[in-house]
Amino acid sequence: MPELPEVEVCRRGLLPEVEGAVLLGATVRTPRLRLPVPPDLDRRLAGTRVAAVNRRGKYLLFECRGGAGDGTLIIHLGMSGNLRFVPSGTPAQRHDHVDLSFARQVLRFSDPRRFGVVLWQAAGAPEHPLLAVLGIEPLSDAFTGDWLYAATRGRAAPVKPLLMDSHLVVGIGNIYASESLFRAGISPLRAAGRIGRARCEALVPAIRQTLSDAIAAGGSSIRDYVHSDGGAGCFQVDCAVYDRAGLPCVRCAGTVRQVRQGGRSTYWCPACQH
DNA sequence: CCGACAACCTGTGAGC
DNA sequence: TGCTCACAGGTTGTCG
Repeated sequence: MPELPEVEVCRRGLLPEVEGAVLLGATVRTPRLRLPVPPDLDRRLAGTRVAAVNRRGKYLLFECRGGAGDGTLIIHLGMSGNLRFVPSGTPAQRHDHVDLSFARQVLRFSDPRRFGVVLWQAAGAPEHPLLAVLGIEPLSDAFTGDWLYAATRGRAAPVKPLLMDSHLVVGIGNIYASESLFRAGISPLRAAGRIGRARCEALVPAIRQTLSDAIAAGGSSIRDYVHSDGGAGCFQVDCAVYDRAGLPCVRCAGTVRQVRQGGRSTYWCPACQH
């Protein structure tokens, strides 16, 4: 899936088409995603106007006003999800699970692995449990070296899987965790609690820069990711270590290595990262 | 509380 | 060609 940059690129692509537009309704073909799609989604959305499209971590939040009542349409793309516009009446393919119908076009949610999520949150209700547990936004001003230093004290877990823990900090997925640590010169195997203050001060901008660069590049596109307008991203070619096991390090004469952490592949250069 | 792991799904590529 | 296996961008729940 989309990590934070891809979701942000998607959001920005959506914005000009969707903001201020009125939703005619929703067609749910597959109610069984990671969580059940609300059976009354069509009734909730019909007649609402999309006042804004926001992002929290990897969740897209469509702020809907009017209709049967204000609320937020929550969409997560999971591992393999995408959103794109198709002309009204376009036949649905195998993994096209939900259509959001506008007057001039349809925004179609497609997700082969069905790890994604489409939910409705009525205005005034307590924050959705999925959102309530989310950690800090890595592109916010609150994400500082001081914060990271304090947040990692006493943590024995390796820093790489910890960076991917959305309860701590949101949006950093498997690709950008490896890339950020390479940029900061920190070994993914190092216990998070044993990273000193100065290196935390270095890691924060490394993460921020990695994510910002990816957003600027238009997001990555490995396999499933598609821009909201159907175009493919292009950050993938710029990966320094991710998916480069056995290849030469871009910075030194060393060789990129691969290891498994928490069931996920990690890539790093043992010569550059300690 | 913390950390490791299985589970949820389908598609793809490698190897036999 | 066709089978099996490992693995893929995420997150939750469970267990020790």
